[in-house]
Amino acid sequence: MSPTPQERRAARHQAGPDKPAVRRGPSGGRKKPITVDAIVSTAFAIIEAEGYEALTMRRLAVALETGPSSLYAHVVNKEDLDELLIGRLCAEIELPEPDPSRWREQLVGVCTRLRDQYLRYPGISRAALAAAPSNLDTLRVSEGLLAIVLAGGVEPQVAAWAVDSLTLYVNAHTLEVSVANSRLRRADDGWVVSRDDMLRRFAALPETFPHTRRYAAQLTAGTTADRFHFTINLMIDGLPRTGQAT
Amino acid sequence: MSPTPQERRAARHQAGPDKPAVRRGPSGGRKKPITVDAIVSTAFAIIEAEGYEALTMRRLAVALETGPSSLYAHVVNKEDLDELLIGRLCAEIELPEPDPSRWREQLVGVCTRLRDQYLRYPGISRAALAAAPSNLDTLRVSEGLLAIVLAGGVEPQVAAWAVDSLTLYVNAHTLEVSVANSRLRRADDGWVVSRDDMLRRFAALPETFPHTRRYAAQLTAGTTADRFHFTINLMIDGLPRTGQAT
DNA sequence: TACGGGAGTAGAACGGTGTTCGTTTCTGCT
DNA sequence: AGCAGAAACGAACACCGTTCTACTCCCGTA
Repeated sequence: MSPTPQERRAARHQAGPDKPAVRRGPSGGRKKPITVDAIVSTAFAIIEAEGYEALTMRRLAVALETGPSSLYAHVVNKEDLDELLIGRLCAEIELPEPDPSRWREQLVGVCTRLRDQYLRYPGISRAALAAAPSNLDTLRVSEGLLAIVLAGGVEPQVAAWAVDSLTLYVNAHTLEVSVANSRLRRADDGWVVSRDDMLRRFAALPETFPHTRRYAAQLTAGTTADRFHFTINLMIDGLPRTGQAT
Repeated sequence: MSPTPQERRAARHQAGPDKPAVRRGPSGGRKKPITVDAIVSTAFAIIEAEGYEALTMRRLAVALETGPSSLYAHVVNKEDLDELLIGRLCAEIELPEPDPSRWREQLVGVCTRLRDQYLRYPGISRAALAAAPSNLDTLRVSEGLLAIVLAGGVEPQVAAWAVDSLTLYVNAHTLEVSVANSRLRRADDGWVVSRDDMLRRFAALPETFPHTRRYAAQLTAGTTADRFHFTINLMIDGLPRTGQAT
């Protein structure tokens, strides 16, 4: 029996490398045979150019010069494709060797790399949030983060939960940024865009919003990167450490 | 000129109460006239019973015993409906009078109420994440949170960003829980369900995952509520305070 | 009192989505 | 050479959000 996409998907959550899948079928006539790798690559190209919203099975099929049904020989469904995407995305994250004296910056570094990868492919966080946490590639990143936090002298239980919280926040942050960017891109309505608009809007609020009016400057201050690092450091600084590291 | 849905939507981001919209048209023959309020109410009923994924314009129209097009006289589009939903959801959140001596528990309390509201309507966080932050009802909750944090003696700039981080985390957390629940509900594949399954799976990991294997117990420990309070407290405890409050 | 305009309702349809069915086409092996 | 079987594909299904257009009924005005 041949490896159906279903079996391949199940295997992706287990151990063991997947065999290179010998080529068969009428692919010799094609310029480029349809493989899972080719599907994922062109999917990434579409997302990078037009955003995750533009990634449909039909659009993907057109890019591969075939019909939509041809994809389902390699991919179970779109949810499976999403999983493949975030899998490859996580696979490209390089993890440092944990250094107890530099665990904070190492942690921030990995989170930042993760964020950059997510932002490079706008909207893909949506797929990441829906993905199962048992994927081997995502698990690899979690393992790396866990190693760093543990090296920092954080109690295992706290470290385990903290890693989850951090990754969840990175996902949510990138999703919010992507959504905001896409809303900004299609400036359909007279929507809020610039910081001045935001400030003026806050200032025009009724007196039921005293603090929002008073601190409008602070509420609208900072770039998304500033807010990202603020929150990441907020969570890291809150970690109680039993160990010796700085 | 009459208030079209577009105007009503724009007004929702400004000040001033909306007029009760006198009834006209052939609605006298209907048992229940179609109003924005009725639409939102039945939408919530659908979400509560079948989840946000089941909320479609057609499904909503059927529940209201009408056609899909009839809804568009009261709602601009589905995005607008989403905004109305999270608006009402936030409107039902009661905010305490800030008490500097109890600001931590007040903060946790509001976040927990917010979480409970989100979880009551599974998947609605997806709409909340996409919603514009300038909605008056969501702004009201932010104002309340900001007041509490400021009362706790936190520097305005830190408080402003912290409120954003907290609300974003609540959204992300509830979305993750909802997704996990729905995946658990439709146990299609041999998917991970129980904690024992998770433990066994982690134990079966290759030696490339030493920490994940070693601390599988910690990684799978705790309920979602435990993890929620852990992260919320993590962020709150990280807040540097200049003031005098506890 | 008669009437016309307009708001509310609704059916049908358009373009799009993910997915499946049945068939065709080609390959590697016997 | 012939065949089993895998890959590719065109057409179709069910569903989505949304729009077009016609219709119905109320109300203010003449």
